[in-house]
Amino acid sequence: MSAAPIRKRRKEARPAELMAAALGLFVDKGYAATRLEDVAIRAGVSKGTLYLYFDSKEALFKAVIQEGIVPVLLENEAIAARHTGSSFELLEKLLDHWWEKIGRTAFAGIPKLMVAEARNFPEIAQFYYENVIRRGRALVGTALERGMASGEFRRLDVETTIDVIIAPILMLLIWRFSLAGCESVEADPAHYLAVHMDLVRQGLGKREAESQV
Amino acid sequence: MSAAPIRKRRKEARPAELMAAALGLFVDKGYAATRLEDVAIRAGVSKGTLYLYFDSKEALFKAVIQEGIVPVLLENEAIAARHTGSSFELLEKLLDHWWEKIGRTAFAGIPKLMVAEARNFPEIAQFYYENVIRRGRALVGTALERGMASGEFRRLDVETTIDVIIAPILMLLIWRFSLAGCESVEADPAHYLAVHMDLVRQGLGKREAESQV
Amino acid sequence: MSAAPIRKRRKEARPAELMAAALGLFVDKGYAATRLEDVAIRAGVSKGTLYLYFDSKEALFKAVIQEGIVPVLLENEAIAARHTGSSFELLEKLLDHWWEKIGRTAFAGIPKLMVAEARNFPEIAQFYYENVIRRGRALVGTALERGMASGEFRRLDVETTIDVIIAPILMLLIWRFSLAGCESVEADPAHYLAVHMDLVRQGLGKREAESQV
Amino acid sequence: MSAAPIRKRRKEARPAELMAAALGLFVDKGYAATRLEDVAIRAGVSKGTLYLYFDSKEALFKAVIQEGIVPVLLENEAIAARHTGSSFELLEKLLDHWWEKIGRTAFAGIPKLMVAEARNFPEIAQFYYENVIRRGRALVGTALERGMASGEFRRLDVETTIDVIIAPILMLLIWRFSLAGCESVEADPAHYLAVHMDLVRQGLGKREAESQV
DNA sequence: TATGAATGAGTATTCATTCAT
DNA sequence: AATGAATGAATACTCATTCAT
Repeated sequence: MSAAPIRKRRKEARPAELMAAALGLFVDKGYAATRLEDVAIRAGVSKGTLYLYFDSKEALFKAVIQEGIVPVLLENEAIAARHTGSSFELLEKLLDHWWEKIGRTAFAGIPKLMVAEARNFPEIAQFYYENVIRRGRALVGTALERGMASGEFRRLDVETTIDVIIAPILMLLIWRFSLAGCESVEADPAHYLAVHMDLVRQGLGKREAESQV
Repeated sequence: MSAAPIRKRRKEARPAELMAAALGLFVDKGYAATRLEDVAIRAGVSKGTLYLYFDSKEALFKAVIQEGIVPVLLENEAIAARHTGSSFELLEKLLDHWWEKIGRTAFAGIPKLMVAEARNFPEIAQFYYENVIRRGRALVGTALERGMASGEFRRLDVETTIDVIIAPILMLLIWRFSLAGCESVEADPAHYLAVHMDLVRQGLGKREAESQV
Repeated sequence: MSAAPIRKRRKEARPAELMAAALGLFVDKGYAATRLEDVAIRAGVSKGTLYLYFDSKEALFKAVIQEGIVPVLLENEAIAARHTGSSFELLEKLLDHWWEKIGRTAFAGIPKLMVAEARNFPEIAQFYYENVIRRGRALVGTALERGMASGEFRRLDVETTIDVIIAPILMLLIWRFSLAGCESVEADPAHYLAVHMDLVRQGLGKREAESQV
Repeated sequence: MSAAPIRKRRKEARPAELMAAALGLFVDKGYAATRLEDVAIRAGVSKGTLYLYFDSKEALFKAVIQEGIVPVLLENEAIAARHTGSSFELLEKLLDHWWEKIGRTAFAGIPKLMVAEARNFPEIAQFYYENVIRRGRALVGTALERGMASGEFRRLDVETTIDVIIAPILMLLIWRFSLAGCESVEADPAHYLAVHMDLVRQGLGKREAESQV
C-alpha cells in the first residue's frame, strides 16, 4: 500500500507535471524558444520520457492549451445558468470565478501564450477560439442582454461592448507575463479589477438624462 | 539625374525596407520562428545584404521596435501640450493621432510583438517601457488629472484608471495580430474605439448622485 | 559481459576518439580550415555527437592540446630526478622518452599545430607555454647546469643554449607535418637525432685548448 | 612633375603594398582566418581594388611567398660563388646576409606561414621547396663539403647536418611569430645566432683525438 | 582605375526526435 | 516505463568574389 501506489500515482501524474512544466516555459520564452530538454528537466524526467506521453512538441503545446482553460468555461456556464441576482452581479460572479481558477493559478499565462502563438498554430487557435473565446463572449453577452432587458443597463452594441469589457481583464494577465518586469511597483490585481468593474458599472448603467428620454 | 542616384537611394532605403519586412514576419511568426532569409527575401535582397545594415538578428529586432513607435509619442506629447478644450476631447485627440500613426499602419503589430518577446529581450523591453509605455501612460494620466481638477471627471485612482482605459485599445491591436483570423466577421476598429470611448465618457463622468454630494 | 558495456565503453572512449580525429585534421589543415563535420566523420559519429562532448570548436582544440603533451613532461621530470649517469646521458634519456611518447605517436603534430595557431589562441598558447615549453626548457637547463658543474661541459650561456639544442628536435616534427611531403626521400628521424646529438656532444664538451687554460 | 608621378608611383606600388599587408595578416592569423577586407583596409584600399591586382586569395598568398624570399637566395648564391676564406666564415656570411634581408625584415614571418599552410597549398609548397629550401640547403651543403675537403671540418653526414644546422635559425623566426608573446623577456636574436654558430663551429671542427687518427 | 553594395556558398551550432539499452 | 546517447535537419552568421557605377 506504499511503494506501488506511489509509483502509479507518479505515472498518472506525469502528463500533468509535464504540461505544467511546459506551460511555464512556453509562457516565459515562447513556443519556439522553449527547449523540450528544459521542459523535461523541470518536470524531473528525461527527454526521452516526454515522448512516452506526447507525440511531439506541438502535441504538448496543444494539450497545454486544451487542458488548461476549457473546464473553467463549463463551470462559468453553470454559474450563469443558476444566477438570480442583478446582471452586474452576474458579471462580477463570472469574473470572480475566472480569477479564482485562471487568474491566480498557473493557467494565467495561457492568454499571452495563445496570443503570441495563434498565427503559428491555426488549428489550436481555432480550438481555443471555439471553446474559450466564443463561449466566454457568449456568457458576457448574455449578461449584457439580460441587463438591457431588465432596464439595468442602457442600450448597448452588445457584440462590441463584450470585447471592450473583457479587454482590460485579458490585458491584466498579458501584462503580467510580458512587460510587468520592467516596473518595480507590483500592481494589485484585485484593485485593478475593482477599478475596472467600477468603470463598467457606471459606464453601462442608465444615465438620469437618458432614463428621462 | 535619375539613373545614378538609384543605387544611393536604394542604400538609404534599405534599412527601412528590411525593418518593414522583419516587422511583418516577427509579428506573424514570432522572433524565434522568423528566419532571416525570409526577411531578406521579403525585402527583395539576399541574406548577406541584411548583415550590411544590421549586425545580428537581435539588432534588427531592436531597430524594429525602436524606430517604430517612439516618434509618435513625441507628437502626442506636443498635442497634449497645446490642447485647450475639455479633457475628454484631449483623450480623443490622443487616441485619434495614435490610431492614425500606429493603428492603421504597419506599426500596429508592435504591441503584440513586444508583449510576446518582452521576456526574451529584457533590455529592449526596458527601452520600450521607458519610451513608450511610461510616456504613453503619463499622457493619459495628465488628461485624467486635468479632468478631475476641472470637475469634468469624478474622483479616480488615476494610475489604475490609466491602465484600464488603455487596455481595450491595446487589445484591439493584439487581437488583430493573433486570434482575429479565427473569426470570419471582420470587426470595425473605428466602431470598437467609439464604443470604448463612449463607455469611458460615461464611466469617468460625474454621476448626478455624486455631484449632489 | 560484452554486449552491455559496449555503449558505455563507447561513451568513455568518445572524447579520446574525437580528439584524435581533431588533432589529425587540425595538424593537416589548420584550425580554421578544419570542418567539425569532417572531425565527426573521421571519428565515426555525427556532427551533433561532437557537441555532446565538447562545447565548441575552441573547446575541442583546447582539449587536444592539453591532453596531448602534458603527461610526458611529468614523466621526464621523474626521469631527470632519478638520473645518476653523465649529463649528456641525461639529455639522451630525455630525448629518447620524449621521442617514444610524442615523436612516434599521433601527438607529434602538436608542436606544429601550436606554432601555427598560437597567435589566434593566446590563452591556450599561454597554457602550453607554462606547462610544456617552460618545463621542457627547465629540464634541459638542469642537465646543462649539471654538466657544467661536473666539468663535463664547457662554460655556456645556459638559457640560449637550451633553445639552440631543442630547436632541431622541434623542427624535425614541424617539418614532418609541413614541407616534408615535397621531398620523395623519406628521412630517418633516428639518424637525424643521432647526428644532432653528436654535434651537441662535441659542441658542448670541453676543448683541449680550453681545458688547458 | 608632382601630381601625375605620385599617382603613378602609387599605382605601381599597390601590389607590393597589398602583399605586405597580406603577409602581416597571414603570419598573424593564418591564411584561412585572414579576411581580404582586412588586407585591403591595412593597405588603404577597398576590397574591390584588391581584385584588380590579384585574381584570388590564393593568388595573393602565392605572390606573398614567391616575391618574398627568392631574391635573397640568388644573392646568397652569388656570395658563395665568390667566397675565398674559410668554410666556417662562408657559413657566417650566408647567415649574415639572410638575416639582413629576411630575419630583420617583414619577410621574417614567411617560414612560419609556409610551415603552417604547406599542406593546404601543395603547389605553393612545392615552389617554396624547389626555390628556397632546396637551394638554401645546397648552399650550406657546399660549404660543408668544402670544409671537409680542406680538413677544416671533421667527416660529416652532410645531408643530415645541413638540416641540423639550419633548424635553430628557422626556429628563431618561427618562435618569434608564434609563442614568443608568452614570455615577457625579449630574447636577443643576434646573441642567439652567435651561440648557435659557436656550437656549430666547435661541433663541426676536428677534435685533437680525431686529428691524430 | 577604384569603389563598395550585393551575393550566396559554406560552417558552427542548436535541438526535436529516435532508439538501443 | 525510463533513459540518454546519437542523429541530422535547420538556421544564424561569415566572407570570398562579382559587378554596376
